[in-house]
Formats: sequence, structure tokens, C-alpha cells
Amino acid sequence: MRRKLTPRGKERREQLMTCAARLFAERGYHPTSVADIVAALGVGKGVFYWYFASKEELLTELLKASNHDLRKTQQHAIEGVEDPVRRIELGIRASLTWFAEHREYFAIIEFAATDETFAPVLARNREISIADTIRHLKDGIVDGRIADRDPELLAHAIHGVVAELTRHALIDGGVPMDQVAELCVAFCLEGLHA
Amino acid sequence: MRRKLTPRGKERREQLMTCAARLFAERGYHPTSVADIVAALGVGKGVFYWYFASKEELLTELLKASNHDLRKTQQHAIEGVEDPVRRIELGIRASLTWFAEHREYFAIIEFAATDETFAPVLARNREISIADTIRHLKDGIVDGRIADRDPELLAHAIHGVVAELTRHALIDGGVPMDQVAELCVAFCLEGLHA
Amino acid sequence: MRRKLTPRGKERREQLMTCAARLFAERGYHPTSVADIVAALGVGKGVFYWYFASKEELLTELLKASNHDLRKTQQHAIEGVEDPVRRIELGIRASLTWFAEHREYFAIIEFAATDETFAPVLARNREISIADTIRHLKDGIVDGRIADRDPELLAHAIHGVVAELTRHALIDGGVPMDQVAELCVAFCLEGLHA
Amino acid sequence: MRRKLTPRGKERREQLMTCAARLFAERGYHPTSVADIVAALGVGKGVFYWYFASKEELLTELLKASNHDLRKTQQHAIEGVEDPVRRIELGIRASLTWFAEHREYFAIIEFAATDETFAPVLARNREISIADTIRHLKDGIVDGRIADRDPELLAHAIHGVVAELTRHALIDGGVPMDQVAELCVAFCLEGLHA
DNA sequence: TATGAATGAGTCTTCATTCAT
DNA sequence: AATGAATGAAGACTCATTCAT
Repeated sequence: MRRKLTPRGKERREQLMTCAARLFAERGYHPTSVADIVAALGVGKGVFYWYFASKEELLTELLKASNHDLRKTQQHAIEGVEDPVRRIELGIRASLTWFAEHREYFAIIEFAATDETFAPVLARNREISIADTIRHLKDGIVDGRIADRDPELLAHAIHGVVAELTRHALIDGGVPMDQVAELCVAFCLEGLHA
Repeated sequence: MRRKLTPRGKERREQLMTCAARLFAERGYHPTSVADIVAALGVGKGVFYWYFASKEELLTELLKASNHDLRKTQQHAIEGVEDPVRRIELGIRASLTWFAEHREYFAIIEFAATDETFAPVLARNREISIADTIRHLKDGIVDGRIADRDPELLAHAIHGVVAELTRHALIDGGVPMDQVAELCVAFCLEGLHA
Repeated sequence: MRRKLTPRGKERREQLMTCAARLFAERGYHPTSVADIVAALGVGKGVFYWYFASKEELLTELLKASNHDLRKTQQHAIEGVEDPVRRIELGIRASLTWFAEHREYFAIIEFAATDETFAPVLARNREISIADTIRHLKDGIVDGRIADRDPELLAHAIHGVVAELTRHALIDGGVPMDQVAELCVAFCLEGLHA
Repeated sequence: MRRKLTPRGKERREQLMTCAARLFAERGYHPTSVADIVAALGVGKGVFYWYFASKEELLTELLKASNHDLRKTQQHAIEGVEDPVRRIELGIRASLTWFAEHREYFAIIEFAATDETFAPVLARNREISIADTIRHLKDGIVDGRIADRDPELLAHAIHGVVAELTRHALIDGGVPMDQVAELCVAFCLEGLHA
């Protein structure tokens, strides 16, 4: 299914992904049919299968692309920063910002995590992200800046806070993202401690 | 769909819910057909529709029942405890324990949150749970035991930690739940602070 | 399925027929389920099959009973009248009156006429009724009171007028039945002739 | 469900309608399944839903199309004729001829009239047809050629005669349509009067 | 590249009927 | 007589995918 695409072809592929992302986010993956996607673009069904081998592949591509982009954003954010605690903070902020700018992907990722078929892809993505975080945590523990607890569990805890606050800000709505970011960082670094 | 059920009928209904919960957890809601459910019980297809108006209704019932049970467990755990920080801690532990004993429900709840149809039910459940947590947080803030930050966001942060650590323990596996509980409580109360 | 029924049993059977007639008239035969019928009476499903071998049998009974009653009414109306034209007139009036008092049956009979399964019963009923009419027509033709045309076709023509005007009065509504009766008789006897 | 259809597509749609009309007439609407229809054409089940949103829509289309055609035939028949009585006569003859050539539709229309779902469409069609007839009747009454009776009821009376004689000729069988037409016209114009 | 058409397995759901109590 | 429970064939409809043009 890897095809050499003309510029126009690349654009079409892009359109399909963007459009599908929106629909998946709005109605969910299963309830959105391939027919819905091509209809929203006003093209025939063949177009879809010219660019993607299957509906599954499309979602997988979406997942890969978004993960790639998020990761790049995170790495760019912490580039050149040495302090591990600061790196964690910047990573958290970068994630929140990225999701604020790519709301569609949040719902898609959440769904994919719950589906047998896509969970593996998501699991892999998460593993990588957790490994990144663990590295900073270990550095911080060595420095004595971070409590000496199981870094893997700590990494998951941080991810949990980020995920749920992102969800709250994007889906429940009504909370400005930067305010969420402040609390998110504060909570992770200091917990509920007064 | 409210029916007078004989003891035998109640049992059947129970069986259907348990069986469906297992299958939904294993394969997901959409990929599990009503036919799968009744086949797993070795009964005719009509039986399902004798007890539930639709597959949707079944999941909704599952969601309501599980939430009701979880909440009862939480309330029982903190009964008679005055200290708000301690109440939060006990609530967290109760949640983790409950999920450890009702693994099936975790995946189901996560899925339901991503589906247009069920999100409202989940949202309602979460609202209630968040409201519970907020009450304790406010008490703690008044006491000066908890940092004076937006209690709603703090509540979501705690939920996020609990949810993700539960997921990690149950789905990724390999971590004993009581160890997770220790870290979960420690992280929430003190964050990463050394 | 012929059972000896206690007085209470006869009443139950009656109730089922009345209730079913109403539902069939309102929603149609196919769209009304046995479950609907017994639910409307607040009894269990077994009751239905205690009194009727099948849903089909119920409708057949309904058809037979109504036809029997209509016919009796017609015969009673023309009893002792010699003049064939007058007999026809009285027959028409009796039919219209009967339908006005048994509105439920009109829709049921119309439906039954269109269904492979019941058409034969209806056809038989109609044949008898047509034969009755033919007899009067022939008498009228012999007397020179009625135009010498094919009595069978004339009989059908009369039936058509009665049926459609009944339908108009009962279903379209807004026309008093006695006014319809006058026109019906006038039209049949004199046509459009000024 | 409005789609751009290629010539081939239009043909398929036509085939489906013709085929369904035949089956509905033979076995009835409810007893004919979508599976039956596509099987009779030797195509896949999806084909049906490519052209029609539902079985209901198909019947509605059938009803609309047939009514449109019948009306066109009637209008063509009376085109250029001034005499209102003659217009009525020609309209009657045109209707009988049309039904003789489209036997399938008679049973379908009769059924549709008895079903909650389709009755409204039929009612609309009938209303239009009745209105057409009323116009001619009023002209005839003004001319003094037609008895001064309620034109609406007269129109229904005529329709009743046409409908029942059509039914008799097509379904009971054994009567040549032109003989029926003669009697139909004679009966409507002169009634039973010798 | 792209389109309309076609496929057909699979989904949820209904319902007349029967059964055990 | 009557009930709640159960059966299972059958029905309408969906949809990812493929095909002919």
C-alpha cells in the first residue's frame, strides 16, 4: 500500500486523514463508516481504497502520525534543558499544549486504547513515552531532587494526571488550558501537600 | 423493559450481565455481538431481549450497576473517618481494590467513555465521583492540610492517577496492586517532591 | 381448539377478540403482535394460546363473527319486504348502519381482503353477499323495475359504492352516516342521472 | 437517498421496482422480504439498499410512480373533451384500462390503503383523484346534466364502483374488461334505473 | 485516479409459538 | 387456567471491501 504519490495524491491522502480524524473524534471509529468519510469529502468510495488498504490502516496511520508529531513537540520543548525536573515540567506543558491544538486526536487515541485491534499500537507509543519520562525521573532521583520511588509507577502517575486533565479541559470544557497546565505541573511536583 | 422477574429470571439476568461484561472486556463492545453473548450462555437469542431492550441498554445497566457498587465500596471505606486527607487516601485505596476485584469493568468503562452513546452515562458517574472528592479536598484546604488550589482540577488530577495506575496494574500487568496503591497515595499526597 | 369454556372462559375469549379487533384496526394485523394483545389485557401470553390456536385463527374468528353479525342484521332488515328494489335499499342501509356501529371491523376486513392467507375467507363472505344481492336484482329485472344488465356486475357495483362510502364516512370522517346512506341509495338506484 | 444514477443504475432501480411490484402483488408486502426481491433478481442484498433507503421507501416510490402514471393516462384520455359527463366516462374507462394493463398495482394499492404507514400517501393520491372528479361533477350539475347531489359523495361513489369492478375483473377473473367498462359507465350514469 | 455499482457476511431485533411450573 | 421464560427462524439493514468502467 506504500505508493508513490503525486503532490495532488499527497494532498488527497492528507484530506482523507484530516476528515476521518474529525469524524472519528465526533462520532467514534466504529460508528463512522468509510462511506461517511468519502461522502464528507464528496468523492467516490474507490478513492479511499486507493490511499488506504483498509479502515484499520487509516486509523493506524492517524495514530502513528499523531504520536510522531506529539513526540517531536515534546523533544523540541526540552531540547538543551539539563535539569531533569524542569524537563519533566516542560514535557508536561508541551503535551498539554499539543493536545489543545489537536483536540481531534485526543478522543481517537482514547478510543484506540480500548480496542483490541489498536491497543498494541497505542501500547507501544505509551511505552516509549513512559521510557522517556522514566529517564528524567531516574536522573532526578540520582540528583536527590525527586523522591526515591519506583520510576515506572511515577511515570504512569504523571501520565494519568496529564491524560485526565487534558480530557477535562478538552471534553468537559470551560477551563483554560494554561491554568490546567499550572495545576498539572504543581500537582505532579508537589502533590496535595500544603 | 422493567419486568416482574421470578428468582430464576433474576438469575438469568445476572448471568447475562456477567457474561456480557466478560466478553465486552475481552473483545470490546462493538466486536461482541448479541449472538456471542447468548451463545456463551447456551441459550436462545430471544432470551437476551426478554431481559434487555437492546445491547445498548445492557451496557448502560452494566455501567450503572458497576458505578453503584464502586461508590458503595468507597463510602463504606471512609465511613466514620473524619480527617479529609485520610478520607481521600481511603477512597483511593478502595477504588484500586475494587477495580482489582472487578477487572472486567475497567475496560468497559474506558470504552464507554469514548462512545457518543454512553459518554453521557459515564460523564454523570464521573461528575458524582469528582463531587465526592471535591468535598474532601475543600475540607482539607480549610484545615490547611491541602494546598489551596482549584479543588475541581485537583480532583481530576487524583482521578487521573488512579485511572492510569489501575490500567497499568490490570492491563499491562506485572505489578502487585498493593504496591501500586502505596505509590498512588504517596504521589497524590506529596507529588514528586523528595 | 374447540374447547368447552366456562362462563369466565367465554368472557376471556370475548375480551381477547374485542381487544385484538381494536388493535388490528388501529395499527394493522401484522404490526400488532400477540404480545401487544395480551399486554393490553394485562395477562400472560399463555392465555392467548389457551383460547386460540394461532394469531391467524383469531383473525379468522373475528372475520367469521363479524360477517355472521352483519349478515344477520341485513336479513333482519329486509325480513318480510317483498319489493326487490326496496330490499336492496334496505340491505344497503343496514350495511352502512352496521359498519357505523362496528367501525373496528371495517379496517380489519379491508386488510384481510389483501392478504393471501385471509383472502379466501373474505372471498367466500363476499360471494355469499353478492349472491344475496344478485337474487334481488334478478327479481327486479324480471319485474322490469331494474335495468336488464348483468346482475353479477351490478351487484359488485353496488358493493363498491357501499364499501367506498363507508370508508369515506368512517375513515376520512366528517360526514354523517345517514346523509351518506341517502346518497348511497340514490346513486345506486338512479346513478348520476339528473 | 437521491443519488446520481448512471443509465445502468437507472435500469437496476427500474428492475427492482418492477420485480418488487410483482412480488408484492403476488404475496403481499409484509410476506415479501427484501431477500426475496434481490434473490428474484439474482443480485446481492446490498444492491437493494444502494437504490432504496428501506423497504418502506420502495413501496412509497411504487405508489407515487403508479399514481403519477395513472393520472397522466386519465388526463390524456379526457384532453380536449368539453362535455363533463363525457369526461367522467372517459376517466372511468381510462382507469379501468390502466388497471387492466398494470394488474400488479391494484393489489399493492389496496394493501397500502390498509397500512398505517402508507395510508397517508394513498389518502393524498385519492384526494387528488377525488378532486379531479368533483370538478367534472360540478360542471355537470351546473349544466343540469347531473343530479344536484353532494359532488364529493358522488365522486366517492364513482370511485367505489370503479374500484370494486376493477377488483372483480382482475382478481375474481373471468370477465372481459371492456364489458365491465360498459356496465361501470352505465351504472354510474344511470344507476339501477330501468 | 476516480466513480458508481455490487457483494454478502454479519448485526441487531422481532415475534409466533411452546414449555415448565 | 395462567404465568414467566425460552426458542429460533426470519427480517430489515449495515458496511468494509471489491469490481468494472
